[in-house]
Amino acid sequence: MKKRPRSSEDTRRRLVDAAIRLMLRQGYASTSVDGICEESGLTKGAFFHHFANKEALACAAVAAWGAMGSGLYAQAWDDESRDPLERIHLLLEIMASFTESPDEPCVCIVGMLSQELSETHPPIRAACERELVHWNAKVAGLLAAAKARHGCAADFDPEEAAWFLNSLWHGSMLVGKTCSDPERIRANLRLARRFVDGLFAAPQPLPA
Amino acid sequence: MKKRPRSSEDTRRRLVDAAIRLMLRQGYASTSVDGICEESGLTKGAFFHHFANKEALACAAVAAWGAMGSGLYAQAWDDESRDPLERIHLLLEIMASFTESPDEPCVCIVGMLSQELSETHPPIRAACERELVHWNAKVAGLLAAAKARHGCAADFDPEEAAWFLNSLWHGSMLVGKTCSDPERIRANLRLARRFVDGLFAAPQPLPA
Amino acid sequence: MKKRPRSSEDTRRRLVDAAIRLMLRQGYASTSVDGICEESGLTKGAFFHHFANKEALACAAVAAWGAMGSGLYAQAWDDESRDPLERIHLLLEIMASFTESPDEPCVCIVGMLSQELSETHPPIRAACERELVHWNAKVAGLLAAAKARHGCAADFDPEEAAWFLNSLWHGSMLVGKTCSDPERIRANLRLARRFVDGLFAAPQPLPA
Amino acid sequence: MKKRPRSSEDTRRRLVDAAIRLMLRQGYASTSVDGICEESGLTKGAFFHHFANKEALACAAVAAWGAMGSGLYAQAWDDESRDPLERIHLLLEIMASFTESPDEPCVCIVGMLSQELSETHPPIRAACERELVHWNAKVAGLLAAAKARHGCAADFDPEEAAWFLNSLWHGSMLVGKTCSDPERIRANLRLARRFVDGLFAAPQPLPA
DNA sequence: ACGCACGGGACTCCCCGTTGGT
DNA sequence: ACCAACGGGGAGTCCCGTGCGT
Repeated sequence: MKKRPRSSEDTRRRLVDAAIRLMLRQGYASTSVDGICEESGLTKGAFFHHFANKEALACAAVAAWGAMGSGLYAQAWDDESRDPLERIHLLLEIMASFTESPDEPCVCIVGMLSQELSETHPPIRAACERELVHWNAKVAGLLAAAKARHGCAADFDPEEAAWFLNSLWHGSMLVGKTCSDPERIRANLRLARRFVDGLFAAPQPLPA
Repeated sequence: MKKRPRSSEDTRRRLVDAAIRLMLRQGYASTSVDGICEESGLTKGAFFHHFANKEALACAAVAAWGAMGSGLYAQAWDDESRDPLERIHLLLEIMASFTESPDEPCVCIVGMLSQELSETHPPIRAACERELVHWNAKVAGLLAAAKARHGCAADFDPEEAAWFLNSLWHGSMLVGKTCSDPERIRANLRLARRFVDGLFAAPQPLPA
Repeated sequence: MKKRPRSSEDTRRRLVDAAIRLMLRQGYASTSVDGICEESGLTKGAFFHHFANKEALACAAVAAWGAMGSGLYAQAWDDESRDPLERIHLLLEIMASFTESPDEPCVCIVGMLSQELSETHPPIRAACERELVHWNAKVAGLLAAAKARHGCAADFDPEEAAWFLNSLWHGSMLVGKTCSDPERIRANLRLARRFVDGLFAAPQPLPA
Repeated sequence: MKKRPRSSEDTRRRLVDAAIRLMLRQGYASTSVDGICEESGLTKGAFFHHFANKEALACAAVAAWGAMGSGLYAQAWDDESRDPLERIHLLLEIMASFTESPDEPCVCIVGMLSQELSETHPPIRAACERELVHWNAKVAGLLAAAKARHGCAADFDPEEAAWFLNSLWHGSMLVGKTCSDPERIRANLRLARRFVDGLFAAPQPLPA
């Protein structure tokens, strides 16, 4: 905190943030290192000091994105005092809230990068898989807890159901983006709620 | 049309096929025109004779992909003599069959390109949207027919339900690829069948 | 005149005209054969039927330009019934009239192509030289006749003086184009008249 | 600034010099960036580090050419201790001296580039115009001073007369190049001297 | 920790000219 | 006389990564 307050950590984060911003729009291949440096106000010297190459930055971006998501989902994921089914509902609402930003579409770096790079950049694919698996474990936990609490209509595997929601979520963002219509995401999430409620013995009524 | 004219149409198709093959693996930006020419055994002269630019080829590739899909789905979509709900089941089975190819993963050009390019290449985004909309209309038609025939458990909009399945399908391919596990796609499709059956008055039992 | 009125000669001319139009704007190297074909509504097949290559077309364009110029200058050059000095004045007025076209600048294919290609395309340079020499001989003839008729203030070589005017003319078009100001060409032509008049014993007064 | 930095400024200059050399011969469009890099012994990496594109380099080349010219004309332009008419004579002699180089023709980048690019590359046209205007202002200054000192035979506008000489100069180089005859330039300059002298009250006699 | 100059290698696009056929 | 399909070869641009220097 002397005279160089732009600590190493801060620089790293600025590069990651710039990369996320650009890659969400343009994808990985079309996002140049030069562009990231410009967007972040730094130079390539700084870039290659902090990251071995562009691929390493992308991995860091995926991890940072996951950490940020965990923060946003924390209420639903970690508040063990509430009914797990309610927490699933809350989760779906949080997801729906991501579609409300008027200026920029609802997109996810994990979907972007894994779609583009799964077969060519194994480290990035692995980073994306980690995030998917983490999200899935959290949701599977909620589903298992809800199953324990409420019983189920017909038996189901919480993990499989979580993958179902996970896939639906990423597919919804893809469709929402392709059709330039975030409402389609929200409609999907309403049907997802119906799907979830249908899993359990005493389904909740649909929201008005 | 004797021997010399490699018939233009044929050349076009070879370029499109090569592009699909490469872009499914590497995405759009990382697929070079040189690569497409090499893969198709043609030259850049031929390429730029048939397509104004790479973007135009991608649009053509998306359209060709849709046409091919329509062929594969034809049994489920167009055989009006059968029960619409059965045809939906058949549709899901056809989709599941795409995951069986041992060597190459189950992926879709529409998902690849729209994910990567929706915000930067409007013509490609539009081409992808057209395919999504077409698929959706077909499935929505089936759902509406099934609803008319079987009645529904709780009311639902066939179009919305179709978008739900559409999104799930593309998300499933994304997740299947990211986790290198096609089984995840099949599991999702089984749950999709359960979701569909739950929409109607007299749900079919789950397959063994 | 049967059913194919687009005779060979006509096609040639359309190609030459298109080439002139485009090269006046873009120069030689930036004018593509494809562009010429598009501009003329023909195809490359026609092009290479009539011309061995782009260079040959440029030579033809230079010659066509010269022929057109001779037509425009005819009054001043060939009407032997009038005073040669008057005919020089008329020549300068004809030249000035080229600057009046409101939409397109006053430019000359000979200047364009010889400037760009003199050192790299000998046949084109030679074609341009022919046109310059022809123009010069005509003007030198007028100057010699005027000298014979009016006597001269101080002796001068009509050929040299013609080259002076020739150079001034091409330089004026260059400057007029560079400064986007055709008035500069007209001002130069007024001074040229003054220069010419000063050569002879009884100088004409400047025009009002 | 010790040993490694080939000092950026030096590299820039080498690129500019190479560009001038090549463009004087081949024009702009036919001069490739690869060619410039080869001629200068640098790589395209260096090129695009220093210049945004070829156009920017051409602008820099025009400016550098102007600066070089100012140096060569300095004696005539800036030595205020001598008679302005003498300085004009000196100017014409300096210009004539440019034709003496045995190996390469007397050409000017400003004329080359503005001729070829005026209508398609506005920034280059503007750069050329700047140089023309600068040259003209200098010469107009000399003419005005001479007018003040010597009086004039018939009134004239120094600026217009300067444009006359300017145009004649560029046209002379064009003609000299087209006819492969530098003597024609020198002859024009002799007549230009006669023209200039004729403007003033007490004309100098022609040089032997 | 970071900045600048640079190397070398693509990438997209396009261009000139030919060939086989109408 | 004319045309469509194509070959082969760069054009300009830009990008990732390195190395020197502070």
